[in-house]
Amino acid sequence: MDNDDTRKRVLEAAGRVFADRGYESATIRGICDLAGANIAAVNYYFKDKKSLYLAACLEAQCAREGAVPMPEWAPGTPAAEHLRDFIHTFLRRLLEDERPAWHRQLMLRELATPTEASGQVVEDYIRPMAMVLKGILTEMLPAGVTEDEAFLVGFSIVAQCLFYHLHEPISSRLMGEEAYRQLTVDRLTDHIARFSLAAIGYARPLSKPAGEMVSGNTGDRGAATTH
Amino acid sequence: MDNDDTRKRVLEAAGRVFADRGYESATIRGICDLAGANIAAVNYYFKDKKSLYLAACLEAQCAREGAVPMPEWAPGTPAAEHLRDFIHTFLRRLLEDERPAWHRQLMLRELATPTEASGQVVEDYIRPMAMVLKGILTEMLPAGVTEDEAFLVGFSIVAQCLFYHLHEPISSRLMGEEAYRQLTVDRLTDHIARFSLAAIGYARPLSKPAGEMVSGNTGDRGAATTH
DNA sequence: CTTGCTTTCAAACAAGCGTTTGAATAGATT
DNA sequence: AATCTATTCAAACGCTTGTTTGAAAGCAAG
Repeated sequence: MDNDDTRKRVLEAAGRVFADRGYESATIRGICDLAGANIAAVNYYFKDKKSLYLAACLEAQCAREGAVPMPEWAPGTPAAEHLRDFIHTFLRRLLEDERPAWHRQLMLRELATPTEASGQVVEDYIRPMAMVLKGILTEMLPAGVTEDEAFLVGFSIVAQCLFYHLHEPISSRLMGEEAYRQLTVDRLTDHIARFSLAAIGYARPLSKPAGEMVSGNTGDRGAATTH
Repeated sequence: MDNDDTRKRVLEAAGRVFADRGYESATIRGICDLAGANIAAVNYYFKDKKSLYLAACLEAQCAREGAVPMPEWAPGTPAAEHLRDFIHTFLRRLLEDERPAWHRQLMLRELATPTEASGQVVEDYIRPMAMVLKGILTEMLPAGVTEDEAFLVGFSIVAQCLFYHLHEPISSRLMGEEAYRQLTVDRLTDHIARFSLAAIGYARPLSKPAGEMVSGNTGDRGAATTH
């Protein structure tokens, strides 16, 4: 029963500790304490501290891939809905509290302060999402828009989503912790989707009175925030 | 001549090293090596490693405050111009390469992974900016908008600016380093200002043909990106 | 029971860390 | 010149780090 169980326990503990203390501050003794294993277990099952870290990153990545999948859209669904669903999925991946919360933490820490493992995280996790978003945007933006401009629009959308994870301590302090706690994923999705759709002409701007709405330049009606 | 010169040199070196290695990874020996000072200088002029870090943060903050000041607007300038100037100023503070680049790095590192010093950074540096932005937005957004919604709009704007500093490694990898290098502060200002102004109804949406522009709900004409 | 293999464990290792010390040095004051 | 004070320096302190070791423990097969 304790066969390769310690290996798993150490890997799990390593993920947790690395996630909330960073590579440098995390100690092997702390990890093994949390895992209930001997210090030498790290050398026995993994080779190094570094190898253990890479293994934890890989584990997090694999486990996270299928957790919150991108939705499959039926042909004919309006592009604005694609964008809204993308935002919703992205926010869930970033913020939603699921069982091993350290998966998400560890990956995002890799993105904020890149180490050796970040290259793989970008290629396997980030780039696929970027491609989906790019597909959605090229469908929505007019034909004359250059690729660089499309990237900027994509960055603007992604940046809004990332903000709420990365700057939680600051923004909650600014806004007030009480109000900040009430920012659910759904509410944030509503806001970011409407803000972004309005920016590219698929929803009514935030300050525009209800009557003056102008439709987008594709076939579908510029739905506001309703899903 | 070498009077309190070593103090300055150590403080400067500390800022640099802390900025690009973080608090934990930075070593006093490394800092003093860079400063050309003895190890004991840290204990002599500052007390601790921690006190040295706080001193470096304070130094960075003070030096940065007057470096890129907020513009003073003549009464009567349209609110959209205020917002554009705010974005421009914020981007300059974040991205512009000035002499001691570590000032900016150190402060932003504090925001990404807060330590004890982050509280002061927020209060002295972030909150004033937030108040300026809030003032601009309450002027632009309709009266019915709640305070929370105004915060969300502010976050959306700030998030776009922060993105380009924090995620430079990832986004440059995604977009291609060549194209990324050509994203000047002015170009980013144009994009973010137009995106955000369109979102709140003060500029033409990105996908809307030129003719269909609708004016905002205040007195001024909804100027697009021109400054 | 003995053998062989895998896994655990306490102990120690060298290296690096932040910190302290006490003497050496320099400069100004008397 | 002598005294005092401020500053520098090499050396060491105690501690924690990652890593290694060799023995002990468990366990299946002969």
